[in-house]
Amino acid sequence: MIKEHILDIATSEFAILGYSALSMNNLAKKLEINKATIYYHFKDKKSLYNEVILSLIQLNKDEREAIANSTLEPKEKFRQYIKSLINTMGDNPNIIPLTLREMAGFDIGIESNISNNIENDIICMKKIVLELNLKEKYKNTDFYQIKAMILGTIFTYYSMQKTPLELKNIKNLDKDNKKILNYIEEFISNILLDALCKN
Amino acid sequence: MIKEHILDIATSEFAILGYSALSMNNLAKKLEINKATIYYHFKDKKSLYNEVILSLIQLNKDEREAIANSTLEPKEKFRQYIKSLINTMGDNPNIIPLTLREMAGFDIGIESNISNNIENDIICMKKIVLELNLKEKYKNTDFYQIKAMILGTIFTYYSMQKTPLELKNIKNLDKDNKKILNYIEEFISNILLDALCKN
DNA sequence: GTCTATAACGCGATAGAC
DNA sequence: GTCTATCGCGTTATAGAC
Repeated sequence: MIKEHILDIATSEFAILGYSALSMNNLAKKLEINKATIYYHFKDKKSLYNEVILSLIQLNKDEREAIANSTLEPKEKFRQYIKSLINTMGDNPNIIPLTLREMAGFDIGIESNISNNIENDIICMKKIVLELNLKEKYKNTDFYQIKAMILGTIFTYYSMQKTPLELKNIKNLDKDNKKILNYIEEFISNILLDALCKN
Repeated sequence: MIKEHILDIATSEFAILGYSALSMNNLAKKLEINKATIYYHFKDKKSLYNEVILSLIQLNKDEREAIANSTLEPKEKFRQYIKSLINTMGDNPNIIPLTLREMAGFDIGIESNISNNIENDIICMKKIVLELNLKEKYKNTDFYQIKAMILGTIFTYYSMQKTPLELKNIKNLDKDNKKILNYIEEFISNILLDALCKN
C-alpha cells in the first residue's frame, strides 16, 4: 500500500527530475513521510529506481503480442500495434522522460532483462511487418530502424509539445497527453505503411 | 584557450553524466586543474552548462539554409538536408545525449533563443519539403511531425547502437558514430521520400 | 590566473526510540 | 512500521595567498 504509493510518486519524480537530481529528502517531503520510512521499504536509492523502471518495462506487451497473433488484416494489424504502444504511453506518460534519460545515459539503468524485453518486442513487430506487402527494397530492413522510427517520433513529438517554449506553427494540442499521442500515432502509421508497402 | 578546454571537457562530461551527476569536483579532476580555476572562468555550474548548450545549438544551420536555397533537384535537396543534420551530429555526437536529456526535462535548460533556432530550422525544412511532389494527404502536414520523425529516429537508433546491452539481430556497426549515423540517414531519407512523394 | 583551505549546506544512509 | 537524530561525506562556491 504505502510501498506502492512511494513507487508511484518516485516514478513521476524520477521522470521529472532524473535519477541524480531527485534527492531522498525531497522525495520524502513530497510523500509527506519520513525519509527513513522509504529506507524501510527500499534498500537504497538505486534499487528504488530499479523497481520504478521494472514496473514500467513490461507494460502491455501481452496486448501487443495478441495483436500480432490475431487475424486482422495486415495493415490494420500494424495500426493496432502502434495504437497499443501509444495507449500504453498515454496511460503511463512517465515512460517517456524515463526512457529518454535512459537513452541519454546508454547504460545507467538496469542490469537485468531489458534486452529481452526490447528483443521480444522487435520480434513481435517483425512478425507484423513481414505480413505486409513490402516493397522489394524494404524486405531486408533492420527492424531496429523501424522500431527506432516509431519510438523516436513519439518521444520527440511529445517533448516538442510538452516544452514550455512556445513553438510557432506547431499544432496546438493543449499539452493534453492523449491528444498529442493520438495525433502522432496516425502520422507514424501513415508514413510507415505508405513507405513500406506496395501500391 | 583554457576556457575552451574547460568547455570541451564539460560538454562531453555533461553529455555522459547529465547536469546533476557531474560534479564540479570531478570535472576539475578530469581537467587536471583546480576547481577554483573553473569558477574563475565561469560564474557557476549553471552558466557553464548554458554555455555548453549554446555552443552546440547553432551548429551548421548556415549549411542547411544554403542547401534549402540551392538549385538541387527537390528529392536530392531533401537528402542533402538530412545528410547535413547527420554530419553535424557525427562531428559533435555529444549533441545527442544532451538533447535527449533536455527533451526529458522539457524545460531544465535554456531560457534564451532555443525556440528561434528550432523554428528557423523547421522553416528551412518546410521550404525543402514543399518543393517535393507531395501526395495530397500530406500537403497540410504539421512540419514538426516530420522534424520529430527525423530527429527521433536518429537519436533512438543511435542510442540502441550505443547501449552496452547486446541486442540480437541489430546490425553490428561497431559502435562507430559515423557508420551508425550514415546507416540511419539513408533509411530516414528513403522512408520519408517514399511516403510523402507521388509515384 | 591558478592555487590552498575552508565555509555552509545537502546528500545517502542508519541507529535506535517508540 | 514510522519516527528523531545523527554520521560521514560530497556538494557548490568563495576568500585569500601566490
